[in-house]
Amino acid sequence: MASRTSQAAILNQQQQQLGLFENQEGEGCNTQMGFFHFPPNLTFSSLPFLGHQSLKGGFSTASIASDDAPSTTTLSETLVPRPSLTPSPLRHKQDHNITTTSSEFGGGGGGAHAHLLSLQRSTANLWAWGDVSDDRDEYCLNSKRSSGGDDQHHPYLGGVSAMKMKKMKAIRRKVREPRFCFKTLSDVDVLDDGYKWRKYGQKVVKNTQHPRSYYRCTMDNCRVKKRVERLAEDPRMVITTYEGRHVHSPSHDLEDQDSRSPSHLNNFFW
DNA sequence: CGAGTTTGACCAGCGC
DNA sequence: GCGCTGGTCAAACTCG
Repeated sequence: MASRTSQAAILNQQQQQLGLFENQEGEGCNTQMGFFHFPPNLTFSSLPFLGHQSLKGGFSTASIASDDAPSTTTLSETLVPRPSLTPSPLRHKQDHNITTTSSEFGGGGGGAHAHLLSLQRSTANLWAWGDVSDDRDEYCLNSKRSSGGDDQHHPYLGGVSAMKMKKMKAIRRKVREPRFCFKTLSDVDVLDDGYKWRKYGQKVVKNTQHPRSYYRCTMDNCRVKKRVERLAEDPRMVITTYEGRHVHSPSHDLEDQDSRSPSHLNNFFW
């Protein structure tokens, strides 16, 4: 039986490997900009936000993405280092218009087949974007330099112009929790991810026939939120967006974690 | 009766 | 400035 401490240490190590949830204050680019460096031997189940809890709900396909990823990021763009990025030809009409690309995650043991999401940067993400460090601001705002005239879009942000970036920079910085979203093929809207959630709102968003639900972690002092909605183009797909980082371990993991698989991957929390 | 859900109101950001 | 939209609040309601 692995101790809680060692599990946390393993998790931290893996999060570092993955570049996940680092630099919540925007010190560094990886998280906010969605540049995750997946180790070559990464299996899909080792993603911190997709522990076994979330995989037991009977859905067959899971997908991941950073909600803070560049608006038109493709899989290859997400996985390669910054200097290699090129403007994506993809276009998004509005928030949460999603494109998918396919790739194989993981080499050994039959890596999971994943669909990486690419989400248009939302208003909330603009806030997060405003949280970036000076270096990143410099990099973002200097895109015009390398890409040409004023009308050129930032290579990361797709449709966001340099002028808009300046405006965004002028906006008072507001701390925003790191966000991740992933897509699952599921009949049920709310996936069992091991945490206890309380619904605090529901909203019908524009151009969608399915309402978006808002949940908050019920644990005291834990401010993690998640949004659940169905993909307009394919209602079978559930889009789950997590915002924030849990300050505790999964609720019902505490009850039966020792009776399950000894794998350290079974006890992720974030 | 407490915990969780529903739902209309409210607010802030953004585009025009 | 105004309208639209997404996100949140909170009172009412439901359920176990």
